[in-house]
Amino acid sequence: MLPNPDEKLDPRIKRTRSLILTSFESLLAEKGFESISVQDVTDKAQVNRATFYAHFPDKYALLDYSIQKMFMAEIEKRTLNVCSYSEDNLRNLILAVVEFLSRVHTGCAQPHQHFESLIEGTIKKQIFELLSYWLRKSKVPTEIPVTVATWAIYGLASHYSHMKKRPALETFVDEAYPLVAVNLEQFA
Amino acid sequence: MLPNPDEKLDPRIKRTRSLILTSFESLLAEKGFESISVQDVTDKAQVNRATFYAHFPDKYALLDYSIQKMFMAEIEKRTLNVCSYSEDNLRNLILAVVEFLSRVHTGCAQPHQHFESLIEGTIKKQIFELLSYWLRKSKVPTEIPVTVATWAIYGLASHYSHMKKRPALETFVDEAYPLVAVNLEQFA
DNA sequence: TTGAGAATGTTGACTAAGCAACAAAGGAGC
DNA sequence: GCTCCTTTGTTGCTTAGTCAACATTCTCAA
Repeated sequence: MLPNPDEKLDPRIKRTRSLILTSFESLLAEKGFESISVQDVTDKAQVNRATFYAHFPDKYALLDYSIQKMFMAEIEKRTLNVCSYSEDNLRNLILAVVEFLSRVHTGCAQPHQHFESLIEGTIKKQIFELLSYWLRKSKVPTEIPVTVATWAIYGLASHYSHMKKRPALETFVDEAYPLVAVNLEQFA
Repeated sequence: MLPNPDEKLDPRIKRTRSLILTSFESLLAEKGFESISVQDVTDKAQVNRATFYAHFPDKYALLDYSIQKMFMAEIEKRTLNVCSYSEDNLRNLILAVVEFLSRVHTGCAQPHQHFESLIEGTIKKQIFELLSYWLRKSKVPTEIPVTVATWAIYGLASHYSHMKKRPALETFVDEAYPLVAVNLEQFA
């Protein structure tokens, strides 16, 4: 997809960001996002508090960045970032989103509604960009169908991860993805 | 013993030193000391080569520093750094030196004679300081007996770790430590 | 309601780390 | 001998990180 943004940055920048990120993610596993202070993060990262603010405007920006990185890792693991639209890729994308959301819910000590709405936008933006990239060869604008598909995919994943009695993941996805595919296939 | 020197140093300094140290120790486990270049160390540590020279004159100084840290860890693990002379502590010290030397021999991909002579001085200096500390209450100078004991202890450890068919460690030490104790006990 | 303590951002002066370029010394091969 | 290449230290300039101090907002209990 897009070229990796971690090319030839100053090593100190890469190191500091990764220290902050690691610290944040481990804190997220042990307590709720709201109860994490910038001080907590920098203490554990062994980085000065002022340095944090040189990299992120506030802890919400850090959350964004963190979600972005984690989601992108999920996508890259399945090599969905270097391909084009196909039914199979779409199916895998939905699987990826579901698994990612589930992991966030179990891994982070806070499945609260507010938290989820914080990450929702970030994830949808990534899905939107990925789908646009998949349809980059299209002769006509894809904004509308990609928007529809993006929301549908996120909605499916969110729905699944909140279900009391979940069906098998494969079953669920097999049933759902054709409904999304029908809106996209004509642009591939 | 002496107050830890890692009190309130600039965090960047602590971080850099620890990165260099970790990198060096892992390289030492995979290849011989002589074949490790400063470049190798800084590459793995993700630190600039010039930064290395701001901390250490050369790789021999790094080896010293590394041996010092590792040996001190062995001593602190047994709390031998916060006590005074006793037969039992002496026995434990000998055990510590033997185990340390053995670990260096197995852990470092280079049991060469030259390498051992590089670390010998560093270790003996630590033993000397520790024994002096143990006898700090003595009314008379302890330099001579401590010197004798230091060399004897290191010699025993070196001998043991080079033996073809080693006796049980406990047996060996039980037999050996009285010979050292006899020179020290009168100063305790 | 108020007041004490904690968390947030921000600033400016200082210090460490990065970088590129250099001279010099060593090694391996021809 | 000679070259080519690697490693070693060193240097001056740039950039990132640290620190202490400050004003501001938040929170929560007295």
